[in-house]
Amino acid sequence: MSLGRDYAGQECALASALELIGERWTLLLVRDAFYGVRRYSDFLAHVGAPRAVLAERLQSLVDAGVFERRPYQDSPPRDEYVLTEMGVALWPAVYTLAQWGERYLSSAGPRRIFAHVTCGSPLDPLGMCSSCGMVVAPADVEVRPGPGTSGDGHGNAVSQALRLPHRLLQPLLPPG
Amino acid sequence: MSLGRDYAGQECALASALELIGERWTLLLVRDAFYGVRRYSDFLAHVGAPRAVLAERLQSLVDAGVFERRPYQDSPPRDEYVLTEMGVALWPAVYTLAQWGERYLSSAGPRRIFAHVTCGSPLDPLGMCSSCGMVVAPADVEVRPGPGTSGDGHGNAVSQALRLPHRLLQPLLPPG
DNA sequence: TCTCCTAAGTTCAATGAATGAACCCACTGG
DNA sequence: CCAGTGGGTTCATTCATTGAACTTAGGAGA
Repeated sequence: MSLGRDYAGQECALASALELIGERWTLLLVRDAFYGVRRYSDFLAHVGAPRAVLAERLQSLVDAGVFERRPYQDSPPRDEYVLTEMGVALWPAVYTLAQWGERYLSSAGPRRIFAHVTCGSPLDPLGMCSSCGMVVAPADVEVRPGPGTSGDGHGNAVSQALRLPHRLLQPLLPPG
Repeated sequence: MSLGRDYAGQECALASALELIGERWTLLLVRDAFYGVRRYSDFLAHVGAPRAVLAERLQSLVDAGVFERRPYQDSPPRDEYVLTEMGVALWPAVYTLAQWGERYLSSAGPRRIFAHVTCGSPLDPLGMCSSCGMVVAPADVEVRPGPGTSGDGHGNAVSQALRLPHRLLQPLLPPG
């Protein structure tokens, strides 16, 4: 508490938010959760954080109510980490920040394309459907790789699964 | 480069963005810049980062093109840090993240209220004017303290000036 | 001229967090 | 019985952050 962890006396909602999700790796975990990643080993493979940091961040996010930890099989007992409503509400922040990165930091065109799944139209930089004109909930968004994808990222199975077009929040792997 | 600074091989716009503005204190500097803070000593007084970190972060942001450093007086020579177009484009990300913090982490009501300056209506959680229905540029947004403001924050002049209603991006102090 | 003041930094020892490799443990399929 | 898998923990090393002290450069007042 005393050093490096909080933004004391800021009286600011942004500072509160950053105390929770502003630490290194944390927002990448949230991003992957939108992409359908749910298991420790999959986060480990795709995000690339050290194991100790990953465990500590997931625990913090569960404690804060951003993730829920729940069993997905009994034997052997295994848990998965799923975004809560509070976590899903981070979508506009995650999306607009990613779009800023695409716009100002990506030289080879967009790396991922987000579209409204019911009409197929791409989302605008604020996350609204460019033809419906409405805000699109993350569950109705489809991601697919864009022209900026060079194809030589991590070679593991999780990264490959993430390169296939799919809906946000849908689990990467079929249950079991 | 090797440790702790980059997110190697992520091939992701969000990771690129976080390499730039995801370090501790950085997004609070951007927030203060929207609020009209421009000078080293004012950032120091309001953000509360150590001097060395503040200098290093401002330099990084200038190098990246988020801030522009420019003189505001000749004698003695003094510079100020102002958001570029690239920096102003962070507004949706900053705003939506702050709104998420207000919604889920602020118990005593909103700490700051944002309104469309031309019609007086408050902004919705995505930054659109609730009566015009249009996206509002930060230069057309007015901030004022909300009911969640406890009043006992930092006692310095910068914090007090920031508690007065004012337009975003307008300098805190009159030039000179 | 001498001295104090302000803005904007730099330097540095101490502290705390991140890293990655190795280890651990419960369970399970062969 | 034994190797493999998922989900961690432990630990020495490296790196970043902190806060206090110091620096630099130009005014402003006496």
